[in-house]
Amino acid sequence: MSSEAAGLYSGTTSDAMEKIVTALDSSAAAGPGEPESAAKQIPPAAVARMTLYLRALNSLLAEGVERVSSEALAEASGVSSSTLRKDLSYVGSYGTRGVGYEVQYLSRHIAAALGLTHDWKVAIVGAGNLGKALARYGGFESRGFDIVAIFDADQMVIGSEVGWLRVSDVADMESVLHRTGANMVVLALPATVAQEMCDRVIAAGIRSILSFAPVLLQVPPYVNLRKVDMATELQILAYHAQRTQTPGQPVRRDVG
Amino acid sequence: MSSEAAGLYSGTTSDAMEKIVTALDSSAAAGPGEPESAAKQIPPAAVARMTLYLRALNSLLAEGVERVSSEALAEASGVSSSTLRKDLSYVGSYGTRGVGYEVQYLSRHIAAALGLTHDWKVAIVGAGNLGKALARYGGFESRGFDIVAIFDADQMVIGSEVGWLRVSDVADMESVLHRTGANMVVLALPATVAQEMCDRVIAAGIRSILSFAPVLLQVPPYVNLRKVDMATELQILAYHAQRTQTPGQPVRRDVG
DNA sequence: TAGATTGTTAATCGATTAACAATC
DNA sequence: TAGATTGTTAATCGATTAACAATC
Repeated sequence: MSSEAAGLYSGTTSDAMEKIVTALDSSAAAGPGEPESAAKQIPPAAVARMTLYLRALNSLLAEGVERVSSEALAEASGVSSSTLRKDLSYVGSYGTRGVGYEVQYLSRHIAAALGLTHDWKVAIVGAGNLGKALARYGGFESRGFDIVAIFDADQMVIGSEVGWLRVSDVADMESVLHRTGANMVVLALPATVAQEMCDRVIAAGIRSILSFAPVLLQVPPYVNLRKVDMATELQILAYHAQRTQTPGQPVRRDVG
Repeated sequence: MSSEAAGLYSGTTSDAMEKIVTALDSSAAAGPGEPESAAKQIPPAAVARMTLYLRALNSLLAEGVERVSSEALAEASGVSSSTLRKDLSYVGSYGTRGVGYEVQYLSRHIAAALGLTHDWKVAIVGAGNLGKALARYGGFESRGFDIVAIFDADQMVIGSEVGWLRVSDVADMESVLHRTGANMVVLALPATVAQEMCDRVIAAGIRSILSFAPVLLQVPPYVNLRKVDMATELQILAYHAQRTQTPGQPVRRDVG
């Protein structure tokens, strides 16, 4: 996260949620004096891996595969089968012992656990190179994220076409967010204006933000914020590269 | 992500490196029978945070601040002072008890630990929207990453200008990588061709790769691979959003 | 010397792995 | 029933936090 991966996630995990008790559940299994069952919370590292399982399952589905073992799915996702089974246990028991998992059935349950059963409406703030690239990126639509608006402050850019959309004036941001029903925002902005726009977006009612701005954003605890910083990724790579490559070493041509 | 927390880092950490012994160091401190000092390895989560410290320090430097305490630097980086001091202890003792850290001095030592004392030469494979956005992104140059080439397979795109560069034909990739001295590659490609290009880049001698392709890449253990997947980030965000927002709930207009 | 702050240790917390009983 | 594979437990491993001795 950070990893975080290295995750650099700084969102909220409501402790209050942990304490919600499902009174009906607790009667049978729990012995006297034992804590009662609480609303499950999936560990952050497991949530990140769920997206890998989902991607692998959807590939299998596209290939027409109907069943898969934890061993095979783990391999396709790049994790150990032990980790996979442990992760799946956080969302429920959707496999059959001695048999494996039904691909479509498991895929649906993971999607449900991640909150991907309905489409999310995403607005992009910033129509520079990155904002445009994101707006045109096909990977979002196919995974349940609809880009519903893109904003910029530059009069030369406002009104121009980006993919299926027209760039809106950031001055109208609040009304456009409201009209389009956006419930997530991607910040593709320079560091200098990121905090200001972040504040406005939150004031407009948005509670989930993905930021590409290379700056530490301050958000209230009830806002979910994730950050992606491409220069940071290269710096982390540099650290590992340094340990395996002699710093000045030029590219070696392999024979082959 | 990361930690990777949710870090999805799947690179290599050479165990052999751990065993390199600095014979001279060990005589004084280590008692008889104790293991001798080995080449330090910074934990992944700490490496990711180092980039935050570096960013914060460079901001302070720009403001003309000369000294900073662990408490203040931690706050500016969004971590606890305990974590900060622990992290810094992995790279050395660059503070003064009772006083704090000299900003420039600490910044230089962290940069050195991350392998950022020389510029890295980065080639981008794929001149689509994302590749172009990355090539024009100012954040790289300012942090010691020189973009030295950008490739595409589309004859309509080859030869066109992107930032300071001209798009090269991916057919000439090996010779251009060699000529420009590139030692890192960013893959900005569709999933379908990513593995193939990844293989070619590795065969050409590249050992450090940052991939934006939404697919699990297979690389040999001596290659450092990091992945950034923007749709994955939104999916993780969706999970947290689901826990705090009622799924279908529209944006609420706050009074203010 | 007294106050401040680092660097490090020990305790806590969480994540991963290995192993296996449950069960199809 | 025998073989296969899940779901879960316990053990290991690593990361974070709190506390404080060292020392400026």
